[in-house]
Amino acid sequence: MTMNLKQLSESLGLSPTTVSRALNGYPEVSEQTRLRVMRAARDADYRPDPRAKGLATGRALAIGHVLPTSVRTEIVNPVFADFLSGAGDVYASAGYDMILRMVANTEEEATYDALAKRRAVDGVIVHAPRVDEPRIDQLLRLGLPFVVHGQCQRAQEDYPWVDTNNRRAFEAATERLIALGHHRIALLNGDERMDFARRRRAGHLDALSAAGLTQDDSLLFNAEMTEAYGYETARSLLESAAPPTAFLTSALTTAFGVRRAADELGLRLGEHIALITHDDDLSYLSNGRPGAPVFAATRSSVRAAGRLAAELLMDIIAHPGSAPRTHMLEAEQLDGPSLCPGPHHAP
Amino acid sequence: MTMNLKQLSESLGLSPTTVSRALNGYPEVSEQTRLRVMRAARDADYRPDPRAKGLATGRALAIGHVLPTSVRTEIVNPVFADFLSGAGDVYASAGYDMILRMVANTEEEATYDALAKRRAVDGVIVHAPRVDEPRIDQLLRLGLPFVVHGQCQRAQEDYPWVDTNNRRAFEAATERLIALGHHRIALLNGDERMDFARRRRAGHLDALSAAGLTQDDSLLFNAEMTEAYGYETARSLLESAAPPTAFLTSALTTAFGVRRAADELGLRLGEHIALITHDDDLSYLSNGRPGAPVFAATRSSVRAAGRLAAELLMDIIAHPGSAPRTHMLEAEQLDGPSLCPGPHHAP
DNA sequence: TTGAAAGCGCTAACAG
DNA sequence: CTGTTAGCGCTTTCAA
Repeated sequence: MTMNLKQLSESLGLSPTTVSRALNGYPEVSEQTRLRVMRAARDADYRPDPRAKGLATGRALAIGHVLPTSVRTEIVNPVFADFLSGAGDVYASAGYDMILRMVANTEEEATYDALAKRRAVDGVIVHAPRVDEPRIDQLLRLGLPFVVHGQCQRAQEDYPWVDTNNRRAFEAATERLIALGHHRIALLNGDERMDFARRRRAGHLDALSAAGLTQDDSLLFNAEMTEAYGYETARSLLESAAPPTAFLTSALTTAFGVRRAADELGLRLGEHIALITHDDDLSYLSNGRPGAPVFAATRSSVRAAGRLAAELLMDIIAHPGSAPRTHMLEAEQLDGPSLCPGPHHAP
Repeated sequence: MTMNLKQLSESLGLSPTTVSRALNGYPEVSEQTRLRVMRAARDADYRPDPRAKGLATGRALAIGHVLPTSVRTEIVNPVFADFLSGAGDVYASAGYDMILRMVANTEEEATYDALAKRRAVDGVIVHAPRVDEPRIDQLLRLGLPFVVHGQCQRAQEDYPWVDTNNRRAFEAATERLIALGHHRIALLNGDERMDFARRRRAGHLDALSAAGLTQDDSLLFNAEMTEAYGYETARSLLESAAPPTAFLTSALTTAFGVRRAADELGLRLGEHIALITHDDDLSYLSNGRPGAPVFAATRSSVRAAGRLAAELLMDIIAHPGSAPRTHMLEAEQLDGPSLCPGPHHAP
């Protein structure tokens, strides 16, 4: 039904080899022949069979993303989705496919083994690294090219990664809250088994001590970023004897929970409570007042991270053996609506 | 590096042919031989090369999901993510890969052509069908097996689809609001170029006329489901001369917007305003009161839809030519917290 | 019940 | 610069 290389070459009176070389940009083909071949290929709408190509070359022309059940909730995370979206664009323009595998937690290791063994993919992106991330050693051992979205606790030069500067973003956010007069700031952090959450906490604490503020451990929380987490934590804090005047958190859902708690207690955001989030649609949280900028990993910057990671991976695949490169992206400073004119009437 | 069929067969003293047959369940292999082969394959951790298999059989062992830029925001939609998650499980256990392609709008048609021509996938899932969905005719013409997630305006028996009963869900939700005493209900619908939004509107209007209520066109809205859409619409409605006593909408983000508008006007949900949503984490919206159930396409039911669609597709691939089958899923009726004790003090 | 041989569509030595 | 020859790893006639 569809034209193959042999038929194309016959129609041109050339050998399949020559046509293949012309199409793949080999230098030993005369410019005239190449042009003739390219034209014919375009006219016939010829498309090489990726399987045959893969069989012959050993390459898969595909990048894998493995999602074990434990981080399956990640898939509904807009950060994850935007990252994929950015990476997908790069794959598409490089002629690679993106393959997603949903696996049980117990099968994750075997999946990487299988992907590497059968060369089902040319490389993988590792998502949601934990503090001590075993997949990195596995992938290094397998020799399967990879890029990690996020860092973990090991020498930074050991492996390629792309990350947002979480430490700095939370440090800067805390500095801003302090500058606005807040002394008691609650941190509603993510699950601290994840490395990014550790870094965020570190940034927050750094800013506190730099300002000479004592850190109150009873204001530090970490859990999966649900709405209920934000609501319950904020509610109980706000009703306690020594409530915070500001909340620092990252996910929109959790921020919503904080907002709901404040609403129910008759507090208005921007009057009694301040929020800083790394999400970008800040209008959700404000009372529409103009004011202080917030720091954000916006949707577009997350897409950029996805693009960067994909490009880095393509590069690793094209030039194997080179020293691991890394990319640290600084969170954008957004001039969103004010979330915090400062602590008035702290209850 | 990794064992192939030839090596495996040599180690068994058999021909590749026999080993292939044994592994693929051909009946003409003696049970004894089959057992021996299976054991050896398991011991050696033999895995057939999917590319070679694909080349030889013409099958790809992969299912495609094409995401044109126009529905790229879909990817951050939890419904989309949960659907993929459910489908991915089925693919995995059937030995299929899931391929995601991000393409420009102008390339969508060509992408399906290419996928079909080169048999890069054995089938595709069509997402976010529009009212008049051109992809269906294209895919029928190409002979590429597919399942649509959602319906469109054409004979239901013409093509295979899996959908949630949006019409009935919104009809039931409206019935409930009416039973609670609401007469003026605002519908904040999705983009009505999408078929599901049309069906939701129809269900809503059916319930209104069945109750003998006059429909007020000024209470019918449709747009992309953003928070700002919910906020601005609700805000202006609530400040108008004849405000609604209830809002009916579907996406959490839009519902949040409605909530924010109500908050800013000093209205409390559950006292003056009712919301029904098809999202499942209803605690977001309530004031924590017990009460009326709401109708919902929960995250788990969306995953079930994904599974169903994938199974249907595998079935179509296995038995080509059979009449298109369809699945209508009823939205679950959840006993969530009350969103609407009824219309008091409507301003 | 098993095996030999041909081929899926492409690339990659090796010649010329 | 171009063509010939072998495969890549698997399935599938066709014979035995």
